[in-house]
Amino acid sequence: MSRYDARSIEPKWQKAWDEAGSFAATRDPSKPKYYVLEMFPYPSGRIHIGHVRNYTMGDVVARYKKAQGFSVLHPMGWDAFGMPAENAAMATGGHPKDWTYANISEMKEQMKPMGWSLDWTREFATCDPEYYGQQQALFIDFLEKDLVYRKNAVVNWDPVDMTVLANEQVIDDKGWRSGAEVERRELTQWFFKISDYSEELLDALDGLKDWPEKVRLMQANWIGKSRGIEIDFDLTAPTQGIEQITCYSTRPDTMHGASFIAISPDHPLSKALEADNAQLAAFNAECRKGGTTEEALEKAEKRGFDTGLTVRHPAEDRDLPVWVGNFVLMDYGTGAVFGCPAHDQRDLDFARKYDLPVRNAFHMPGDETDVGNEALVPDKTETVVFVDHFAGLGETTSQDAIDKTIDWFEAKGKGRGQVKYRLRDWGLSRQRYWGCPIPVVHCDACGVVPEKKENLPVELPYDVTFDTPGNPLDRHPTWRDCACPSCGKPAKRETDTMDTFVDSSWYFARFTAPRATTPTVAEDADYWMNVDQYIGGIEHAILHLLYSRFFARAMHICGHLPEKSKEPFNALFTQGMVTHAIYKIDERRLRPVYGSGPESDEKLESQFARLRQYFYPSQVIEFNDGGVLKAVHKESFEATGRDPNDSDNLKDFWTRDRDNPIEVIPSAKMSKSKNNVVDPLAIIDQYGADTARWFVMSDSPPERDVEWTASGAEGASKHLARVFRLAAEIADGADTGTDDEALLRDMHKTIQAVTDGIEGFAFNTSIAKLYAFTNTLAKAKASAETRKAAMRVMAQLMSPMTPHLAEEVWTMLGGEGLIAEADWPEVDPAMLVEDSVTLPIQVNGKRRDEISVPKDMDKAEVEKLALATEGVQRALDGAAPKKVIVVPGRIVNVVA
RNA sequence: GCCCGAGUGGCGGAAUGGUAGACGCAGGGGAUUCAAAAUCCCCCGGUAGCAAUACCGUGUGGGUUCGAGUCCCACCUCGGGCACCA
Repeated sequence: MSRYDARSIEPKWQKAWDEAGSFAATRDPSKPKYYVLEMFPYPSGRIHIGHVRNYTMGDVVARYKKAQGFSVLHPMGWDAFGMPAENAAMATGGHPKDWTYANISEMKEQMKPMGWSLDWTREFATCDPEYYGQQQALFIDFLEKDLVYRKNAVVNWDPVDMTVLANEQVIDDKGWRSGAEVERRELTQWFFKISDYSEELLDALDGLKDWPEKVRLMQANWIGKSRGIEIDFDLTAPTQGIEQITCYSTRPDTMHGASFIAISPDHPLSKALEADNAQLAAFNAECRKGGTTEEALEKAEKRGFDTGLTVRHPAEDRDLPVWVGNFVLMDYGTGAVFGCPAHDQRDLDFARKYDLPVRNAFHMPGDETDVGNEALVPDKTETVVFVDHFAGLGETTSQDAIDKTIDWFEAKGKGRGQVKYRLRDWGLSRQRYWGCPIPVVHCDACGVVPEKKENLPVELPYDVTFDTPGNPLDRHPTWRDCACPSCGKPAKRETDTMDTFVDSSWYFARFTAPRATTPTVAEDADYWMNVDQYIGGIEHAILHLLYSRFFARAMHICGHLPEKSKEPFNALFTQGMVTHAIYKIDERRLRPVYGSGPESDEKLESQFARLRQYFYPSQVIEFNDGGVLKAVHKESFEATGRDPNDSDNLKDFWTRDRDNPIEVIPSAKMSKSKNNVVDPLAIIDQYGADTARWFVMSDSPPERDVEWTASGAEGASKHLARVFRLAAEIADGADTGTDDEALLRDMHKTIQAVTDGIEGFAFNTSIAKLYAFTNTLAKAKASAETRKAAMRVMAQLMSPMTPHLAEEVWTMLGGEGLIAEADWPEVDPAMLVEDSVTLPIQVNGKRRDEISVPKDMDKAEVEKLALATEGVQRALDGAAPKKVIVVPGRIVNVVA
């Protein structure tokens, strides 16, 4: 009998599928279509276990839907623009384009052996000029439809490297290479008008029934609709021509508790006052330091500056001081808020710090204690008692009070009810080389002019260098200088490129007609769109998906997508992440390095340290030091010739060697930049693709994060070998008994369970059922024919997960044609019906016994049998039951 | 700091409000073998007990219910996102 040999089986069947063209998507009007898409990868050059998990899930769905008779589209491409290519160029002197395409071909080589049912004929990379040229065409269409505009926005500015930094390049408010404190600087940038669609994007979430609830919730919170009010506060002494400060508030019901006004450092009034107030100017400059992330802003210490100005309370007879506060954002609301310390913890901390008054606007019923150092912030639906409310409110909820207060202000003409959204317009300008050039030209005479479509793509020049920080396009005169498309006079190209989120916001549409000379083709988009099942990481729950939803609408407006595609993803599944420990140099140990040597050496050393602070798992030896995981650099340790199995040697080395104390951070998101990416190729080499596929699908529920461990692959491999042996034995075996019905019943239950598992994205439970069925089949006392039929069904049920082995087994058992082309087995519902059922008997909710009864036995009869059981008698100990609950077919509970 | 999610044996995990721990991994015992690998069989949450069985047990503390891993409230820990990582 031959043994299971994945190495010979897998290439054979991959070739067979290729030759049969099994996975080429074709528009077939006679069949329903199914478009399954996994988020395309960034071409890092190595596939990691997260890819294997993601693409295997998609493949299971694709193969299953094909078996169900759908015409399936299952494409693959590359999200190929982005910073890592430029970083690599800077580090090694290569070119981002060469680096990227080399990575793509390497990664594709690694993906092919997985046997995923991908239509490779549709492959593209977002850095292909054919792709980004069409993206530029979209941009021009958007410009025409007024969906794009320019305005100023802040960026992270590194004052030493004289360059814009990405948020991830800002570490503790400092530039990652220079170590200089980052400043916020304004630049003119391009924006998509996504905020015009806030209401629509929010409303449409309700229609996305097959999206995870949590993703819809996250998006709704991100869009952040709020009803509030703009209230005008008159300055008691107008200054610099400014008479009023307009505050936006979602809590006007707390106006009685207002004790100060806080304006943003960038508020027009604050800026105006800077001229005559050096201290304020210095304060504002200080506020403008640090990163631009919301997190950095929120976590920064709350600081204020008293302008000395006051405003009139619009509803009460008193004045409020005007402060500049670093926590007030200019781009949300009006850049000014009123502070109500009693009912907002941040305002309270601020008030205590600067000794401002704290006044309760309301109390909880029956408790008139004034606020101390903890703000009183009950749920808006809770009833509270208002204090001296100017609109005469007494005991009511904040929810109700907000509405009534807004009405009051509107009636008095002192405020305007407003609906606002947190969602901001999407800034797409990036001051970087490796991205899609924004196809516009700046002309002294004509202003900003879109490039002509016939001149697209505006292609990236190849002759650039990365030896100086900043955007090489900016320093490239022959590329930058051009003729104005409108008047023909000398002009300059836009040197900013697009955010890579733009690339990934329409690739799903491009897959329907990847070679077209327009962004999409109507017939193809009509047939293939929408994506029926989209699968990807939860980390994309907000931005990528929201941007794509906006883009689909914008493309519809420009005639590139049908109406039905305004929501492009019918169903979404977010897989959990595969996590793995990170190995990084213990930063505490690095500090002394900065302090030694001359200035230039110090900087060099710190840059060097920042660049190589993460190690790959294969580069380290991990050990346990009194419960703390640590690691040392493998190569350096091995050079000492000491025994790595003796942990004392490792501890000693860890402590002594300056370069090698490595911290282990368990269970972190796998990330290219952190080098904690697990290499699945080893498993494939050793056991084959089917084992890797089976293992990642059986390991844990797909939506949950999973910590990668190597153990388990062995078990998966053993099981597949067992299935192979069983198939071989059944193929030439004889009858083992006559109980065909029992086997067939179990077979149908298995079909049902496996199908349910796939439909419900609970692949691990499908696999558990297949394990169980393997046991059943191995032990079944049935006729040879029935065992063969059952084995063929098992091959079919396994085929989405382990397609190569399934084909092999299918062939052994005389299955017709390719299993990849076979129909999914059907369940006979009659075979699922059981005539008798085992009922657990509980006393006070604790299981005491069980009975086996006919399925439809009536309640009274069941009750009698249950009470008579030994376990119940013992538990009751002669007492009479108070009540008996019989749930037919489920359980009996006796209340004693 | 704000928003979202997750916590069940040694491990991955299963469980329409109805027998907690299916299925797998690891471990233990046995069979087979000259021996090993491979394979097959049995055991496997904790405590007590020869056993039958009893008690405890799904991050912590409360609550709803005949019955809670599941629903509600509060908290703890971990993970994701926070608009220039992709």
